[in-house]
Amino acid sequence: MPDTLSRTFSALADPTRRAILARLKHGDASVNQIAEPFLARMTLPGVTKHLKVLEKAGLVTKTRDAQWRPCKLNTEPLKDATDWMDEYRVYMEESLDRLGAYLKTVTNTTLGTPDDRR
Amino acid sequence: MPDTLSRTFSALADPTRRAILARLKHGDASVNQIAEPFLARMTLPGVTKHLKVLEKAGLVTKTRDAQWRPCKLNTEPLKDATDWMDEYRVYMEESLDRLGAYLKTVTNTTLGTPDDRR
DNA sequence: AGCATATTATACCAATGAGCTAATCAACCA
DNA sequence: TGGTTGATTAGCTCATTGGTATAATATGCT
Repeated sequence: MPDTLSRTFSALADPTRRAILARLKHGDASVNQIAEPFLARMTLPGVTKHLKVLEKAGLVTKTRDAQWRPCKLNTEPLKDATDWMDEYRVYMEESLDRLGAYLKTVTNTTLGTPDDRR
Repeated sequence: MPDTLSRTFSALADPTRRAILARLKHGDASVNQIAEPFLARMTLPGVTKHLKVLEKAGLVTKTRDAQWRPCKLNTEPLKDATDWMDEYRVYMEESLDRLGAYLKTVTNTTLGTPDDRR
């Protein structure tokens, strides 16, 4: 039973699932419609499983329409993920590389001096 | 052998590994120093394994200093991850929820009419 | 009722991942 | 040289994951 953030990242850690999400950006789709591009590579139950992972992560919600289960993209969980990543944005900006280096000299790195480690 | 993005997300899909990255934001640290907060919960080899996952994902780089292996945060792989997420940012903004709904009515959702599904 | 379509469930298998203990390697120090 | 510290490797267990094939369920149509 992992935490929400882990479940989100875990759901995103698969190209098939990311492709499904990309597909859903362009509009809701039934399971068969979602599966169609993948059926050369995998079976329908395989896609259903991926969808279930996405559902459990809250990234996809299924509704009902007769025998169809239209799937909808839900970006709510992505917010937490981007929030987490935003904490690292400052370290990613190339223009801030020098600032990062500067900060490292100013704030003692906790590795400290060799003497600190004895 | 998954793609880079999958490996990145996969590496982030674990609270211990995310905590390690958070720790490294504040400066480089040796393996023991990184492991210290987790030793109540897991053993040193366990932490070493997590570090290896992060290393393989390119999120951490290890150097050598005598018998110590100072670890350094490397945010390079996070760029691709945030780039991927940015594609969904527009769907996350609450102020744009109505725009999203509007777009869905304008651009034919590929679910189409019942007739399309036969 | 009976058939067709859409989706899910079940049961299985192989591969992976996370954890452990014990052993090993590497570097320093006395 | 031998001991100590830091870190990794090896080998094991157990649970999870991703995939399959087949069977079951649900809905609509005639």
